[in-house]
Amino acid sequence: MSKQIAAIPLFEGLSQKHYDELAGIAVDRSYKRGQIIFSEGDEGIGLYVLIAGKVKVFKLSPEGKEQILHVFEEGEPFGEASVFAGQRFPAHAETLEKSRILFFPRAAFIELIKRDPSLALNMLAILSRRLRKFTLLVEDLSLKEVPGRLAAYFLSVSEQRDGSDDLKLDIAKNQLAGLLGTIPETLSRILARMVRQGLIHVDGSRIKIVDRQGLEELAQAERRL
Amino acid sequence: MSKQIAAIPLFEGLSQKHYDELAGIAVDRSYKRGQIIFSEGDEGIGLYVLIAGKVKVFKLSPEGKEQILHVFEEGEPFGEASVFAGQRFPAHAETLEKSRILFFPRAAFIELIKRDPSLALNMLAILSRRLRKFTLLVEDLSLKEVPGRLAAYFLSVSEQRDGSDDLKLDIAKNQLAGLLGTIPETLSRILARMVRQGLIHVDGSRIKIVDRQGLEELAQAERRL
DNA sequence: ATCTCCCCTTGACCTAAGTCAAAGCATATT
DNA sequence: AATATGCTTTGACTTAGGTCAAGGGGAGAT
Repeated sequence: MSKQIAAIPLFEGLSQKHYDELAGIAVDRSYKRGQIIFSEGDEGIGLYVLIAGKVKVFKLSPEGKEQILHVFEEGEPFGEASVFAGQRFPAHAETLEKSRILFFPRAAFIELIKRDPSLALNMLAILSRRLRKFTLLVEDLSLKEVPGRLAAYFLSVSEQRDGSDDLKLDIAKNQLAGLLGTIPETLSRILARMVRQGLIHVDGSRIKIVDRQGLEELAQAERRL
Repeated sequence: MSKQIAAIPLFEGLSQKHYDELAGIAVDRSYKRGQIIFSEGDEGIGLYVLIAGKVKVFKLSPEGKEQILHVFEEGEPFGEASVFAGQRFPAHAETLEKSRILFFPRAAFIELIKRDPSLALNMLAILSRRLRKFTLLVEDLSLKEVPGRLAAYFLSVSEQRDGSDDLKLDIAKNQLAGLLGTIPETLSRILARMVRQGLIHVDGSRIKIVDRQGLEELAQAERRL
């Protein structure tokens, strides 16, 4: 297991001794698609690291509308906040596909941080980046309309793929709606509109960026579609 | 200056030696109301701690609409994220009133964290709590309507004041609008509506909670006002 | 091959909340 | 005291996007 652990960015730069320690305290769990990992309000008893698969962390309104806060991919830790603040989970976590997850109990993990400053700094960097992502999400929700959010999403996915114009959505469109703070119907309409305007081309979950500059303008300001 | 430093929660539990070191690297700055501390896109060269006054951190849309991410009060650190993630500031910071701020340059601060695990853990706890706050903000923006956000705001202020029903807003209403992701006109209308419904009583910046349960229902779900 | 369960799309409708404009207040400054 | 500047409220109007309802397709299961 210590091999998987060494591959996790959070643990980069640690000594072999610490890898072994981590391997000693880690609990290895497997989940199939659609399983709940934790729910809002649960006690935060440790840190999770996703080894394989995909996990969404989300809020639910009483009416059932879902706002996804983050979709985690391989190698990413989650549930950290409640480890350090000693609070309950502020959101739900559920697998989007078959996943494998390592769980590190709180106390042992904190001990390790106390002893290894590079682990502390890694953790600080990760939390900082996450904070920054949330900042962007808040900006999107508050200052952009749905087309702008969608355009921004496409551009950011494209960037992750080294600027390719051919994108494959790795989450279903109804999940994407939840990530953008809207509902599937609206997303569907806006996709159709973007196609009509010649901004993108859509074929199922394949998206092709046709007019990158148009998308950029849309993502940037409140320009009308 | 080491006296002020000892009073900062972030530095709780440090040794006298570390207080002195911090005092050694800190830069003491004074600002009057309305001054920019940093702008979005600036290089994050250090950590700020607010000693006195009030600072808002906010995003601006191209049209000039403002979304406040956080209003910082005495003793709170800000601008930390860019210290650890080595990124630019994702938002603007401006004083809401005359303020005094200590600035800790990045490198020296990181050195100190490496040497003192309790500082690292304090920092982790603060970032975690901030992350949690952002989670609530996202939830509000995405899953609640403005009346619900406002009700939630009143309840949270009341909680901070040990559950008192008599609140004094410590920010102007137009700022509050920015914090709730809306505009002053809308806020004004909703306040009037809440008064009409007998939920609260308003006198300038004094708010009196009349029907706490009504506010709680409003804050909770999407109930109609 | 057909069934079935989702996922996705489209249409008609409605409402929360933003825009624009104007006027009333309050606080601080000279 | 007078003036200016920024905060707050109200009114009339517009619109993004949510709700409800009804179909259409694709992938795995039997």
